[in-house]
Amino acid sequence: MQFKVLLVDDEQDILDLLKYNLEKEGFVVETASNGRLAVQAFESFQPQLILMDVMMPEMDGMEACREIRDLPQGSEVIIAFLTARNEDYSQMAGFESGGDDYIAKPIKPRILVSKVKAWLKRWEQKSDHSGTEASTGGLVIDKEKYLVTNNGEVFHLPKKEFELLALLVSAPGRVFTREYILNAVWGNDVIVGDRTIDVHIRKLREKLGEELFKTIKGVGYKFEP
Amino acid sequence: MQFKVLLVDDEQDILDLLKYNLEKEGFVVETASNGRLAVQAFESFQPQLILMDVMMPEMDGMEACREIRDLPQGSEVIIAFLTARNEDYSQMAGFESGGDDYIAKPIKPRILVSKVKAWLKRWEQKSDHSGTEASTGGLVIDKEKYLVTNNGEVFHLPKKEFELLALLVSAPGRVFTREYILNAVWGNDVIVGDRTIDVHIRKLREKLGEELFKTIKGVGYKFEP
DNA sequence: ATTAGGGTTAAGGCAATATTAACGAAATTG
DNA sequence: CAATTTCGTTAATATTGCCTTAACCCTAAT
Repeated sequence: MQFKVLLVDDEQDILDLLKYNLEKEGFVVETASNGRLAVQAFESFQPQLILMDVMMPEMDGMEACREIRDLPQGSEVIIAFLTARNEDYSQMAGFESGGDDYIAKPIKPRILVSKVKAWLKRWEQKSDHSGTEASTGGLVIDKEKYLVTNNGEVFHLPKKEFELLALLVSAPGRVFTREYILNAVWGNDVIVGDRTIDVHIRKLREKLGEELFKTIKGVGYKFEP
Repeated sequence: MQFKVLLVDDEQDILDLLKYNLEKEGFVVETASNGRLAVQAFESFQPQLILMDVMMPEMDGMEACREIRDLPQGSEVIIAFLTARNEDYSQMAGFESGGDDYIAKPIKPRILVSKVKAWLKRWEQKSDHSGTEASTGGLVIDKEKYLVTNNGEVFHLPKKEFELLALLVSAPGRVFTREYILNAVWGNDVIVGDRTIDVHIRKLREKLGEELFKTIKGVGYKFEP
């Protein structure tokens, strides 16, 4: 399978560097320098993965992300944001704009390549997708309506619980470290205690099933249907 | 955590200057004067960070970088190149050989120290996101899911056991000394008794098969499918 | 027989996680 | 805009399960 990656950033240097490294690995790469061009490029290029800077002229990454998600085929693509080290990820963390993941700048090519491979592998696995819904096992997550359906039973989860669930379910089986979870759901700058995660996990287990969320001691949590 | 830095340059003056400034900050520093010695020093010293000149006699920095990356543990270390300001080594050439970053000569000690601190901070964070899958024989190690599959049978191993296994499997057939294992799995500063390793080996043998882990008396252990 | 090096087992300590309740802040309601 | 409910977090306490060690065993070499 020939994988296509769309890079979006307003700095030409970064585009060149990333493009070079990804093409060396055999990926087909196209680039765009702002959000508006990214949407156009997405339509014609139809990539499996989009790597996009958050802050850009014309149209920022999150707005572009939303627009792409609204297009036909737009729910299939994996969208990952490039964020500055200390940038606040909490806005995106809700995946409100539809992003799947993020990678922190400065970007090291080796890390990038391995992450890209992981994302594309994930893309291969999620073959069934309809609209804004993501489903795994008997579990359906509707990001638009903030609703979760588990074997027919409908739940309305509070924001944090929902975001935590969405994160874990986005890659079933994958272990998310506590640090990663804090970054993704709460944001880099927010300081909350470790026990906070536990409590939210507790509530998810109560509502959706004790056995779905596995603890890996000293590491983190994972979702497993 | 005691951080170790390996300096590599053919000019003794530079080595002295950098060493002095880094040791003043509490880092453990070793030096090497060419690429070949750098590879050796890496194996015995196991630093978290390597600062390396690009141009050197015997073996240049980029070649040394590639060799180190091929060693077990070689993907964990952060490698930064020292480059002359006007040198034509594009950053990419360095990145291509597996370098993470670079710093331009002439080097100002204060800048250096702050950069080194930033790199080591990054090193602390990256260890949990590295690598995804490695497999040998009927054995598959999935670092992302913290799962080990042996001929179809799936195991969940505790952290230390998992790390020990991952280390041994990273170079099948290679003998790892007890000292090396302690450094790699427990860290350089943690003091644990020798029997601790035995016990963990015991558990691995119990779970995955007695014959997979071979004892080399007076030396250490190796994994062999 | 002695020693060195490793193997084995189980128990205790301890750090990581689970759980519950309670409080303040937001949001919702009357 | 008070009254009420819901949410997010923390504090306090309980519990879990991993790590380590101590104590003892085994084997091979001297």
